[in-house]
This record gives sequence, structure tokens and C-alpha cells, in this order.
Amino acid sequence: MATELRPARALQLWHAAMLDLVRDRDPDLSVRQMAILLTIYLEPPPHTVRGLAAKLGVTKPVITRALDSMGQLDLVSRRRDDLDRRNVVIQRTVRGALHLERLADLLSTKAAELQP
Amino acid sequence: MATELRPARALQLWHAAMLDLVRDRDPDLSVRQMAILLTIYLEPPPHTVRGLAAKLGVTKPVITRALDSMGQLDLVSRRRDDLDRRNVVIQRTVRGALHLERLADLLSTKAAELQP
DNA sequence: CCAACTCGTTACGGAGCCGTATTGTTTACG
DNA sequence: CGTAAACAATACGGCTCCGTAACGAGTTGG
Repeated sequence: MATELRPARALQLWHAAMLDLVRDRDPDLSVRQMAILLTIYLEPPPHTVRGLAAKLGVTKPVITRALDSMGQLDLVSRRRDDLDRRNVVIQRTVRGALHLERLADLLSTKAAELQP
Repeated sequence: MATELRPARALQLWHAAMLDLVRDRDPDLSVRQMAILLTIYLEPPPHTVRGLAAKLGVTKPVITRALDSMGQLDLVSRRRDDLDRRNVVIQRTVRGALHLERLADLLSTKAAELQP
């Protein structure tokens, strides 16, 4: 089952998703915050501030501040690494997992609605 | 050819696209700016400030300022409506069309890369 | 023709995020 | 050991965006 996604349709999907994010979502996450959140949940742990900064091509304070914001929303949490106490390990939360689950369903639903 | 997009795969696509946006793009557009830009290019004209504000569920100044920013980047342009000179008609630009074309290709390519 | 309305813009004070530079811990190593 | 390095966090000044409120230009209707 080839799930080919043609450019025009991909753009429509992107559009529908952006509209939903702008209209629904309580406080919009920035593009960077979303990228960080998704990386934490979709890529294998452990995640550190330095690692995320390198992967996204941004400076470390950007990560620290994004974790502050998203931590306040209970979308992620932080813990000192006991093996090397200089490191901070970023952890997932129930609320964060639910948040992304809803986003995934939204995208999938929008894609289906676009089909007819 | 059912182009079904399962939630998990949709999220992976979203993730890959966000990463590319954060890494590549010169100055990131905000989520709101992206939603406005896509609406202008994907929905039938004419587009007005008031209309866009209503569709996105934001205040008019948000639209005006977003058009200022994106106009400076030559992604959209504005023109007074000659029939009712209170209105402003938002128009597309060559640069804006190219920008979205690149985004569409990026999304499609990422979707294909996710397939294996 | 003038008051009421519509539309887009601007003014203002506030909040959030940015990058650079610096700080405080913790670890590595000569 | 004690100095150098690595890590995350913070301080700072600057920029962008926000929402409310006010404004000016244009239109409408009595």
C-alpha cells in the first residue's frame, strides 16, 4: 500500500493542520518548541540539552528556555543524570504524550477528510 | 489508491518537516504567519484582512502585522480595492508561490523517505 | 449632508523568544 | 591535586509579536 503523498495534497494537509493549530490550541507552541517536543518523543532517549541543540542547529539557551516553557505546561520534565551530574536528561510526561497523540489523530483525520 | 495516513506516520512526517524548517529556513515564519500565507495561496480569492482574521480566529492587527512582515519578505502584497476603497485585497507574489512550492516538495519528499 | 457604521492601520504597554557572554557545577586528566 | 574542559543555566540587551484601544479614511442611509 503505497502511501504516496503528492506535493499539492501535502500542502493542503499542512494548511489544514496549521489552521487547526491556530484556532484551537490554547497557547501556540513555536515551530522550534514543536520540533524539540517531537524529537523528544519520537527519537530514542536519552536526550540532553546539548544533543537537542546540535540536532536542531540552535544554541543551547534556546533548548533550556524551551524546556522551561514546556515544562511549565507539563509537556516534558528534566532530571539530573546520576552517572554524569553535569548532564540533564529530558523526560516525557503523560500530558506530553497525550498532546502528541491528539496531534497525530488530528493530522490523520485531516488527511482522510482531504481524500474524497 | 487509498492514500491513508496513519497517525503514527503522520506524526513522523510532521516531525521531519519541523526539523527541516528549523534547520534550513532563513527566518522562521510563525505558525500564524504560515497559516495566513497558506490560506492566501490555497483558498479562492479575494482575501481581506477582516476575512482572514475571522477565518483564523485572531484579531485584525495580527493580520495587518503579519502582512507587513511577509510583505517585507515579498511573500504577499496588498492593494486597495477600487470598488470599495475601505477594503484591502491581499495578493500573491511570485516569490510567495515559489516558497510554497518548495515547502510542498519538501513535505512530499519527506513523506517518501519515511516510506521504506 | 451628516451621523452611524465599516475597514484597515497605528499607538501603547506587556510578554516571549533570540544570541552572546558569563556563571556555577561537575568531570577529566596531566 | 589542581587546572582545563564540558555541561546546563542565567544575565543582558534587543527584537518581534501580542491584545486592547484609539484613529483616519471611506461608505451608507435617513
